[in-house]
Amino acid sequence: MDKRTKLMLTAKKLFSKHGFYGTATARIAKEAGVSNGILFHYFSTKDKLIEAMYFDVKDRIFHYSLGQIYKDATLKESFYTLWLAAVEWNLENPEDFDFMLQFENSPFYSLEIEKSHKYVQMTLELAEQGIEQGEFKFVSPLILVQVVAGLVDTTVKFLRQNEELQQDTEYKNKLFEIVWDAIKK
Amino acid sequence: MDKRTKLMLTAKKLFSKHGFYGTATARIAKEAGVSNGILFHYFSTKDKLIEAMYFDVKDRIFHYSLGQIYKDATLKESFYTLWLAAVEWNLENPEDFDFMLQFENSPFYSLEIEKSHKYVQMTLELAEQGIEQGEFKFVSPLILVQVVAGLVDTTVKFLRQNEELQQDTEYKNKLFEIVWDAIKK
DNA sequence: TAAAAAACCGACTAAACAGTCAATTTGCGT
DNA sequence: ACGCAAATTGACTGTTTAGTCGGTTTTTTA
Repeated sequence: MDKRTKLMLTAKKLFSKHGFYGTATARIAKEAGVSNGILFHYFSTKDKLIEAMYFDVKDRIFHYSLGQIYKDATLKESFYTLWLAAVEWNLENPEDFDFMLQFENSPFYSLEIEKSHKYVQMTLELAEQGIEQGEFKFVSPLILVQVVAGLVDTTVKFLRQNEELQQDTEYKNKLFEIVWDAIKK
Repeated sequence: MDKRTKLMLTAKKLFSKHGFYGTATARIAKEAGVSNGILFHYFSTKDKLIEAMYFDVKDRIFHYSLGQIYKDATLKESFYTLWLAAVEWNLENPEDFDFMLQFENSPFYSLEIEKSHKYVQMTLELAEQGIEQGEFKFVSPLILVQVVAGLVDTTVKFLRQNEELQQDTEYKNKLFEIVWDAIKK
């Protein structure tokens, strides 16, 4: 594995456990088994490292979740697939999840950063489609996207505290009804 | 104003703008117009200061929001009042809101901390009531509470980006329908 | 009003920190 | 096998940090 990747993996582990500023760059390098200097060769500052990691994490979850949607699915099926994929991906990647939440709720984060992400547009289009078809509430598509994203986070946090429900498909279907009822007309 | 309060107000301002570790204790003291030493007289460590502030912020928003509920209100009315009060309080206290989100998504936070908060029980009881009356979805009362809390956050973030909607009562009613539909059977 | 306690000060310190840099190794095209 | 650029090292630095402490002022108590 190349050192850039090693650094990002180690940083993710440490950031998610100890927070951004609770984690020294020297410690990241040490635990990654590389020299101190190489970190700043790949990432000119600590903040740049954090931002690069955020884009990487977001890229992977969006790519995975949107990839799960199949053609000719109804809107409800598409949203179910999207929601479930995101929930399960986050459950399987708790460090990514914690890192993401920390970043998005820190002063690092801004709407500009979010909008610069190529996949955001695709989810917005799904929401617009639902509104046009009269299937979703007649509100801003942006709030619908944010509601679904927020409910993914809520669901993941809940299922983490209740591990026995993580394999319970029936219960997860009930949880999806929360999401669907929230956005449907 | 006593110096303890001055410190907490200044800390809140700085933490919400620059993050926990982007804010030095010396800077808090300086901008609060008090000595460096007095900060550690009231809060033995920086972490203790952060935790004390979190309890304070939570106390005030819960006290305010739960206080808005009137007797003999229907369950829907109660939830509407609670949701609206929380949304408006957060819009009027953006520093509190940012601080809270940062804390709750940082490694400082744990469920134990949350459960130690006296008001949490009251919201859980409201949820249980709704489930027993058959008006809410038959899921864990905890997830219902977390869904409502999460949707408060989502709504506040959305209304901050769309200031023109903040006074639009009709639009806010539509946003509440999202919350209500999410939890109702 | 005296003594005890609590609030308060700000200079100080030891540790930790992000980022630098001159020197060395590695890999790759020719 | 040569030359060059990119990767890599780790010791180093100037600054910043949380937290301490001896001493002073203010408030409370009896």
